[in-house]
This record gives sequence, structure tokens and C-alpha cells, in this order.
Amino acid sequence: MTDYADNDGTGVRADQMNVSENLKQRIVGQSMTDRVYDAILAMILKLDIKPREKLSEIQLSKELGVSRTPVREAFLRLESLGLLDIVPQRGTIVAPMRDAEFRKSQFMREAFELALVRRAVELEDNTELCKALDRELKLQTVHSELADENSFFESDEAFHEAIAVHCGLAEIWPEVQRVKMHMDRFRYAIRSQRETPTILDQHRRIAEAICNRNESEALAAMTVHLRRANHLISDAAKEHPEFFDI
Amino acid sequence: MTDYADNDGTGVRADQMNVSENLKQRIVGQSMTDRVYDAILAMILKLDIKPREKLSEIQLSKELGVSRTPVREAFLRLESLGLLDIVPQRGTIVAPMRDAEFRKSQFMREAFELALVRRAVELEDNTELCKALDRELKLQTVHSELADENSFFESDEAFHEAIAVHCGLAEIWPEVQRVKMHMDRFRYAIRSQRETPTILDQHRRIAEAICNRNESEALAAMTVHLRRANHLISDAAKEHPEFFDI
DNA sequence: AGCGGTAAGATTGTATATTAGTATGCAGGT
DNA sequence: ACCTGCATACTAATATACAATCTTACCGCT
Repeated sequence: MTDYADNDGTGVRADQMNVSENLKQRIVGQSMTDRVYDAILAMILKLDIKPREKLSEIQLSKELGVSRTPVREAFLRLESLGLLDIVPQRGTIVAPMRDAEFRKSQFMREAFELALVRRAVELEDNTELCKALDRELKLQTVHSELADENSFFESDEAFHEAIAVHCGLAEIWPEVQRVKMHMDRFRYAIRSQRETPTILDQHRRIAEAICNRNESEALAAMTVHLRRANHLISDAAKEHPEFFDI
Repeated sequence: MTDYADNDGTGVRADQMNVSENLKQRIVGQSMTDRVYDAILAMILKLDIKPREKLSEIQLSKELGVSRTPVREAFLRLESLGLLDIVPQRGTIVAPMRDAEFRKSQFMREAFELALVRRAVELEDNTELCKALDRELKLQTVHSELADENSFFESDEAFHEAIAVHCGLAEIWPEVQRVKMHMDRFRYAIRSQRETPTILDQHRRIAEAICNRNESEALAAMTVHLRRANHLISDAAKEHPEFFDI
């Protein structure tokens, strides 16, 4: 759990450690390609690597002490997610945040989560679901009061996931995460803990409407919640215009 | 357009031509990886290569006259779509059709297309959309009468795509195709042209409801249409149990 | 000084070599 | 006849080598 333990002799020169220390600690488990992929993905989402930042196969492979192949395969996966822009014979950069990409992501997430809500209100037995939602609400109350941002957003995820899981559609959640990805990049860029009370309130309304089987209310509450970020984008674009590509 | 024209000297032995002639003719355009990917994808969807059929990097690379790298990269893309199962140090097979995968695909497509319908009925100006839908309906009428299966299903695609395009969400369509993929595999396995009149009728109802801005009717009609295949799966599973993995 | 062309360097794309894990078949034993 | 252990063949994973293309910077010319 200790960060920055880099006394493993992988022969990384000190003058090219810009990204490497960050990566090293994340590299554990599965195949090389998987490890490299997970590491780069996390760094992109957390903005440890910034949009438009260059990312070369050969440099990363040296820093990570692996060959180009796993790095390249990780790059290809990330490109297919729209997170990297690979230009043949020129280079690879972290994709800038595109408005079109965001809109697409927003549409798909909304389509999924509203469909899940529609199922949730129609559950014959929703006691388990409501218990799970209530649990997350309690957690979020505490995390919000303690201003524990990370824990709050963790429970935020769990809240939304619980709806899918208790509808018998747990397999859908990874797909939601997939389409959410581009929104999450924005979220990390603009996330401010002053938002947590608002979010918590919205979650409460959603949970209440679902458990009361009030479909229209649940859908409305979820829609408001999911569209919350929309008006924050322009702020983010003003604050970090270099990240965007309009 | 002529199938099985194999007089190009790529050194493929006659006793291993099971897949090669089929592939060769498809290989044109873009990068090697893209070409190989497109070719294999088409063959999987059309059931030219059958579920559970083995597919080795080295054999394909020889047959296609390319190195293993593009083949491998194409494999990885197809694996991420759930169309190939790559087992390290053992081999790669075309993924059998899994009920869970189908249900997931069904859910996501329905979520997308119903969300698109909701937008479609709310368009201020739907004349272009209705014109496009009507055009495809006319085409489908002809194709159905002439029993031209392929053209019918082509127009079927165009019908659905038109809704997305005229809602200003053309970018969404590739994503719909993505999630539809697993359903399409079933569709090819069970497709019978006796279905075309039914489908055409369903399309007519959908188009009419959308153009009349009758949301509930449009949603109902689309839902019926999208769930049409559901009860056909069990038939397909009976007919080709070796393709399935329940 | 400004412009143009060329060569060097850097990049991804492709090909091949090496490594390591898995199945398989045969030999030898029980 | 059946099990066990080893050798072998085959696979994908990884590493390295080569090719093609683009950028960049420098040098010479005008």
C-alpha cells in the first residue's frame, strides 16, 4: 500500500522518470499487456497524464522494463476506447477531450441507466435493492460530512452499480463503466467536493422514487442527476482549454 | 465479385485452403491489421467460420501472406468484442454463442434504440426523418416481394440508422452496431426470409408512430420489433447446439 | 537574411526470433 | 489393461529486428 517504493533494479535512468514511478507501483497481476493497460488507463483517468501529452511506445517500454509489444497492445486497446490518438509514423498522444465524445458518452450512459431504473421500479421484490441503496446513502452521508472525496465517489459508483446488480443485470455494469469513461475524465478535471451535498440529495430522491415504485419520478430524478455535469463542462473548458478539442 | 479465384501466388498449400480463399478476396484497404480484422469479423458474423472453430495466428498469417503481428492485433480486437476466446498457450476459437452475451446485447440495443425513439418523436422538424423512413419502407416492400434477403436486411439497417442520424446522433450508430453484434450472429444463424413481411409490418408501425409523434405507440412498436428475435434463440440452439454454450 | 533541399532522427507498422506454458503420445512400469 | 513420467509438438506471450514515413534541423544557395 506504500506509494513510491522504487528500489527495484529495472534500470530506469533518473532523467526519464517523468511517468515511470507512477506506473511501476501499479504494475502487478495478469499478463504484461493487462498490467500496462491498467496502469496507463488509471493514469489517464486521474489526469496523471494530461490530454495531448505525448506517449511513445519505445519510451514507455524502456521505463517499464518490458518490450514494445505489451505497450503497443495496451495502446491499441486504449485507442479503441477513444482515450489515445495513434497517428502512424508520427506519434501517440492522450486524446484531448472532445465535446462530441462527451455528448456520445452522456447519451449512452443515460440510455443505460434510465433503462435500468425502468427495470428497478418493476422489480417484484425490491427489498434487497432498497437495502443496498440505503446503505450507500448512509455511507455517502458520512463521507460527505468528513469531506472524504475519494470514498464518496467510490460509494457513488456503488450506488449506481447496485441498481444494475439487483435488477439481475450485473453484466451490464462494466458496459456502463465503459461508456462513462469519457465523462469520468471530465469529472476528475472538475471535481469539487462542494458538489457532494447536491449529489447526495439527488441520490436520496432517486432511491426514494425507486423504492416507492414511482417510475416517472425516478426517471426524472435520475435524469437530473446524470445531466448535472453538463453545465460544468464549459467551466472545465475555460479552466483547462489545452485539454479540449472543440 | 467472383468467389474462389485463387490464382495469385501466395504460396498457400491446397490442403489448408479451408478459410483462405474466403479471406483473400476481402483483403483490400487501410492497414494490414484493419484488413485482417474486417475480413475475420465478416466471416464470423456470416458464420463462414463457425463458433468453437479453431483459429490460429500462425496458420492465418501464412494463408493471408502477412506476418503474425497484424493477425494477432486483429484477434485482440475481436476478443475485446467477445467474438473470440483467446486462451494463452492453448489456442484461439470463435466464441460460442452465450445466452448471457445475447441478453446483454439485447438490453443495450434496446436501451439505445428506445432512447433514440424518444428523441425522434420530440424533433421539432421531423420531415427529413419521415422521408428517410418512408424511403426505406418502399425499398423493403420491393425487396420483400422479390425475396431479396440481403438487400432487405441492408435496408433494415438503414431504417434504424436513419432514426439516429436524423436525431443528430449519427455518432451513436457505430455504438449500436457494436452492441448489436452478438445479436447479429444469432440473426444470421436463424434468418429466414419468411420473416421479412413481419419485419416490414413492424417497421411501418414504428415509422407511423414516430411521424405522428405518438411516443408510447412508437416505443411499444420498437420494443416488439427488437424483442422479435428472443423466442427464436431456443430454436437456433436446438438446430445448432454445437454453436452454443449454455 | 531568407529560402529550399536534404539528411538525420524519431515514430509507428510489420516481420521474425525467442520464451514459456499446455496438450499429447509414447515408453516403461505396475 | 491401466497408470505414470517424460519427450515432443504446438500454442500464444514477449522480445527484437527491420521497413516506411513523417518531423525537424541544419547546411548551402540565392
